[in-house]
Amino acid sequence: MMHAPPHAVDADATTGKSRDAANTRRLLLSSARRRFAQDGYSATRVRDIAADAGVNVALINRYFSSKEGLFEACLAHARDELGRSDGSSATLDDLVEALTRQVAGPANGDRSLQLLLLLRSSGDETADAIRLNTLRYFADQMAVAAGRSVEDVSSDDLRLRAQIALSTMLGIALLRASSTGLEPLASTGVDGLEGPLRDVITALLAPRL
Amino acid sequence: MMHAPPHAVDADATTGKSRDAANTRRLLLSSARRRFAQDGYSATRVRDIAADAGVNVALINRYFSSKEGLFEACLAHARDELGRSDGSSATLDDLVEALTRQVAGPANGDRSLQLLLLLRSSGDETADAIRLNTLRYFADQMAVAAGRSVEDVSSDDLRLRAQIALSTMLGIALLRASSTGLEPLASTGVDGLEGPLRDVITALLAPRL
Amino acid sequence: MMHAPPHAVDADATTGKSRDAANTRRLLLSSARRRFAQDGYSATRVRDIAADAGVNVALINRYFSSKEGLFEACLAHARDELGRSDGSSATLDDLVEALTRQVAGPANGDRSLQLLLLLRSSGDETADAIRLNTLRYFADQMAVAAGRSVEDVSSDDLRLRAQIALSTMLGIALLRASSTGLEPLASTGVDGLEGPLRDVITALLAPRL
Amino acid sequence: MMHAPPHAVDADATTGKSRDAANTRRLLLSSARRRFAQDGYSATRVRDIAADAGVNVALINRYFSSKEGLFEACLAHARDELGRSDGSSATLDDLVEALTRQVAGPANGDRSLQLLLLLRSSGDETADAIRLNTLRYFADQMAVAAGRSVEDVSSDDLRLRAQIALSTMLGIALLRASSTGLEPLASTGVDGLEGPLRDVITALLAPRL
DNA sequence: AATGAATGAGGTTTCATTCAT
DNA sequence: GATGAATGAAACCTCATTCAT
Repeated sequence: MMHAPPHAVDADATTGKSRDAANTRRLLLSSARRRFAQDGYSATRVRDIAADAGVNVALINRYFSSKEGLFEACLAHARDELGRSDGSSATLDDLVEALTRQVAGPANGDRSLQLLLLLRSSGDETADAIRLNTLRYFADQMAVAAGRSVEDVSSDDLRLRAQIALSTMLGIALLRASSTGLEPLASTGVDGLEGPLRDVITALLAPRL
Repeated sequence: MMHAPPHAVDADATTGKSRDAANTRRLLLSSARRRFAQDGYSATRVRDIAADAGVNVALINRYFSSKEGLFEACLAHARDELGRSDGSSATLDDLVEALTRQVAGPANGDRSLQLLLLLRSSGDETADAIRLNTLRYFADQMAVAAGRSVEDVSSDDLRLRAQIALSTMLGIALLRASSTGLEPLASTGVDGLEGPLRDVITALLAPRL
Repeated sequence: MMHAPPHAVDADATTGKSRDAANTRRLLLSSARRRFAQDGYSATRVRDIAADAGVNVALINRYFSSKEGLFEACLAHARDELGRSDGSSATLDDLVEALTRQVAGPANGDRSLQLLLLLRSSGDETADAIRLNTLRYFADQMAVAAGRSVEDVSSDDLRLRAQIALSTMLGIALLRASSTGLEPLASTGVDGLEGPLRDVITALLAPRL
Repeated sequence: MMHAPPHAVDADATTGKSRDAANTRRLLLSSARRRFAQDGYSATRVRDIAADAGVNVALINRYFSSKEGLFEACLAHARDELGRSDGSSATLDDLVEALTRQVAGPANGDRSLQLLLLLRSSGDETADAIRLNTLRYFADQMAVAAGRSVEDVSSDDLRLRAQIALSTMLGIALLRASSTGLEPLASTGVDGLEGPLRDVITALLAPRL
């Protein structure tokens, strides 16, 4: 890998998107996601986010306008990530496996944080709207992925059951979070969780005979 | 001169304006419980708690030393309330009914708040210890109330399953909270919730044949 | 000694001056003197004064109108005590002995506190006027007690020297105070102090040959 | 582009408005020293210190962590200044002249404040330790500067006498302070004070024949 | 007369944000 | 583009004082 060329500045000026700038944005988003997810919106200090990212605090306002803006960006990111992940699972077993990885999988460093983010509120309406939409969409997707037909999903009863399944996932993510650390739940891996989770998902979403 | 009539406390409690210290304490605890549960620790302002209770802000420090102290008192209260509620349920059906009321029951004004409180952290170690103990104890009690023997409970596998059941309860309480309001989950009553919840609890805690 | 008669309340009403009230006043003055002298005006909390005296805080306002009023009363008391003490000393040796007792004497519990009070300011003009008058008067009295004629005292040079002698006394009282505790000065008794003090007083106030 | 000229700091120091952190720190220290020395620790409001320095209040916490931290910094500064000043005086006359300037000298704006600071306590142990050490060290230095041998100084008797001499200095500084203003002491200049002070120092510290 | 509950002003500190460099 | 100094609003808390009992 080469060093950055001496003209880096000029190059950036031409492309319009500085590589450093984009990278800084990404670094900030990443630390913010973790902080917001683990500590909640108001307990998180922008200085800590910047320190985690190794950049100057003022850049948060430059790139995201405000703490609130950064939070919204995190939520939007989570929405996109979660929307992309599940489409493929066709059987109920696939779904269970995917969800289990979501809360306890390897490199869960970022996976379960996306879930936690959906539980954090800043009080701002725009942000809350994103949250609510994502939650609702994600629950519906779970029903679909469980093999239920699209018509089924539009029924309030199935919606309710899917949302309860989602509740289980979120509750688990929360109780596993560092500040809580409820044992044995907190340190159980994918293997230990998959069984009970299949029981729950099946009980809630499997088509009745 | 006669003593104050026995109903004096009740009378004061309704008017909300009194010089009864015990009553003031109770009013503060009540407003604090709601605020902390709904908004989280750091997003809650002591001024708002005092305003809700209709008393002066300084009384929070007088009776609870600090915002932290008030939070701890709320947590201790929740622990006591939750510890007292379940002992009686002997069958799995009884447990399901009790838990359903806990998250959606009539006069749930205070019931589900107790659950939410267990998810709020102030960062203080003492408070977090209370939280953790209560969560663990509450999960164990669920297993016992589900008809599992005490020996069973001491196994890590059953503990894990009980904690997952607890996760479901907590997740539901969170998604029903005002700031989230996920429909149809948010406005489904006891009748609608009892069925799905029975499925989950049974799947997790019922003795296998 | 007898118990208080059952009519104590009536008796108080007739005399107009309740024995308890006068006593309470005295208790408050005593604790206030110590606190104000040792910690200064603004670092002293009225609650601590009341606690030391074993009475309710509100009585400070009842008997002295305000914290400021209580402070003024302490100063007035100090002025009267200090004004009464010296008249008798006719020789320079008598003066030295009296002053030494003032800063380090037995039962100095209250003696040196009177001196310290003269160094504490509340920022209020009335109180500061009392302080200033007392300091000036006390310094003049030292010159008189040192055997200097009244005409001498009215000269600014002798006044200055007397005030410097007073400075020495006050400085010693301050450095001996509990919060400072400079050794060996803090724990030297009357015997150890008398010699050096005589040297200072003589050097400053003895008539020149 | 050239470096900032060497006088930049001085220029900023005079205008008082700059973005130079070191200068701001210095401005705060200077105003704090004056306020703490004249009014005492608890009567001093951080807002006033900041206003005197012409900077925002929050900078006190930025640069000194807390009001306490600022006070400690003032004390440390006083210790260093006082430790540096005396070494040169070899004769008793030199000492007297130095001390006189200390309490009444020209540009005494800052000199006598250092002395007063040593009498102010915040109740914090760290700060009190600095105070006590400085007082003790300063008294010992006076004895040395008076021409007494180092072995002499280690005797408790000489220590005591030096501390009494220090008491005189401190007492004078206090009585000259603005809030007291005892005349003629308060407005006597170097010329008027030098004589009496020489008498006191000589009487206390001159080697006996 | 005395108590303790209640109040409001004001103090220190934190924190997101803006401004120069 | 990036830095760190500076700002102002607002939060928690303390404390002297007043009010009912």
